[in-house]
Amino acid sequence: MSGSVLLDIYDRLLKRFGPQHWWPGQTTFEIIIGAILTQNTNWTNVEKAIARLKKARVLNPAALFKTDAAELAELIRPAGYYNIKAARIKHFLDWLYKNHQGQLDRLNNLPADTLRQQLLSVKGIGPETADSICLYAFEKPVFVVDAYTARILARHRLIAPDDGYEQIRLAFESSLPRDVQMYNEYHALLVRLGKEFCRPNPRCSGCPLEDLPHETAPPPW
DNA sequence: GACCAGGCACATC
DNA sequence: GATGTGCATGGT
Repeated sequence: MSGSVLLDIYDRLLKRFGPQHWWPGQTTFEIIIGAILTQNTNWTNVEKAIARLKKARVLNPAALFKTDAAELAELIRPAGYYNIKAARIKHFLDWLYKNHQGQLDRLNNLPADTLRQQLLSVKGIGPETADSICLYAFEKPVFVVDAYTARILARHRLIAPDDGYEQIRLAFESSLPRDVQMYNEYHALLVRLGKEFCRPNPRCSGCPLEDLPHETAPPPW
């Protein structure tokens, strides 16, 4: 794919929606936990769960490491899938303490590729969650692909319908400058666009990409 | 009441 | 290797 079309789309989205100020979290650890909690989940539900963790004063590695899974599950209940997500957070913390003495700083010192591979080895952290942590928690130049990204690009025939996560990620990383701030903003803008116009049942009227070639057919994309 | 949400692991074919 | 399913709350 030529990079110019991806740059054109980025310019349109930024002009239309403005900066999105992602990630909506204050600390590295909060961003990591948010990345796990938001798996297939509306962000407003994640906010409720984060607020409960803060109120319980456990939104830090040492405190959560000591919190048992059942108690953690109850705290994050509003985010949905709470039993699974509690286990995933526990897997991450077990890994962090076993391999990095519980120090997030040590992760920050790893090269992006190494950090990504290590995160992917944690059960419950898949490609999107790993990349979100790399980009938004540790400011590594890794492009985050999510369901909206794939749907938007497929609808505009910029990727094949059966392209996988890695293919889509590399499409962005190979044709855009390796720029953390741009990757940050671009992904956030694609989510914004997706929420407003590119749900499974699209509402193309008024979409900033409406004049580009696109499918209007319903699912799968 | 139906649809949808900033995925992932696992079973089955 | 592709495809299907469970996980769950809460907003529109």
